[in-house]
Amino acid sequence: MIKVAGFNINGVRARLPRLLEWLEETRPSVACLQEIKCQDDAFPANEFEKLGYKAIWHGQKGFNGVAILADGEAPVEVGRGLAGDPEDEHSRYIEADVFGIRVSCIYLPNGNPQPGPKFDYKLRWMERLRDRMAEISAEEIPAVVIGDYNVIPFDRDVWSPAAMSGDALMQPASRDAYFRLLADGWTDAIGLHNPRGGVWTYWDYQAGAWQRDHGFRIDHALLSPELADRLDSCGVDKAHRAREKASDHAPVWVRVRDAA
DNA sequence: ATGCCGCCGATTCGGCGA
Repeated sequence: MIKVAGFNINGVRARLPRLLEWLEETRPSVACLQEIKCQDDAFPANEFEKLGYKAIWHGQKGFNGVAILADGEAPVEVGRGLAGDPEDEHSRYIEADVFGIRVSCIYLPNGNPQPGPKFDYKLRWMERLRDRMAEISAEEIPAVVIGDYNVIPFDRDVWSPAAMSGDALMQPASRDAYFRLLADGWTDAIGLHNPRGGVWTYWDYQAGAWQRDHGFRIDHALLSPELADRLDSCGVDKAHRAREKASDHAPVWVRVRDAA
C-alpha cells in the first residue's frame, strides 16, 4: 500500500516540530507540502533526511513554495512550474515520479479579492493546470495531483455558503474550472468518499473558526483513472489542526493499493 | 464595513493569505 499525503504547512520553518511529528506519527509514503514560505537554501532537507525522507522542493522568498518528500526513495523530478505564462514567478507547482506514481504537488492561487487581477490570475492558472493534467492523462499512468486547490467544490463543503458567498474560493468560475478537471476524468478521492459533505481541511486562525468548526474543504487529491482504480481509503488528519502552533490546514491523504 | 490571526522579511510595520 502507498500513502500519498498533502499538507499546506503555512511556513515549513515555523512549523517544523509539528511537521516532523506528523511525519513520524502518520508515516506517509509521499508527503506533498504547500506554502513552505522559504527560499531554496533555507529548506530544512536534513531534518527530513533524519526521518528517512528524501525531498525535492521549489521555494520562493517569503511566500508560496512547494515540496515533495518520499519515504526511503528519492522523488525523480519531472518538472516545476506550469507552462503558459513566462511572467509567472510564483512557486506553486512541482511534479515527480516516485513509487511508480506520478505525483504533482500544487498550491493553487487563492484569487481574493474578486473580481480583480488576482482572481484573473487564479482562473488562468487553473487553465494552465488543466493543460498539464491533460498531458499527464494522455500518458495513461497512475497519477495524483494533490495539494491546496483553493476551491470549495460544493456548498456542502463549507460551514456557511452564505458567509463565503463572495469569496474567490466558491465563485462559479472557480468551481467550473475545477469541475472541468473532474470532467476530464480525474477523481476527487475525498469528495467521492464523503458524498454528504461536512468534511473540512481548513479552519481560519481568526474569529475562533477552529473552536466553532467553521471550516471548508479546499485541499484535494485528484486521481487519474489508472490510480483511482487502486484507491483503498482516504482521509483528513483533523486532529493535527488542534495542536499548538498548528497550520491553518489539516493534512489530507489517500491510500492506494500496489500495482497489480 | 472591517478586523480578528499568523507567517515572512524588513525594522516596528507592511505584504500576503483564505
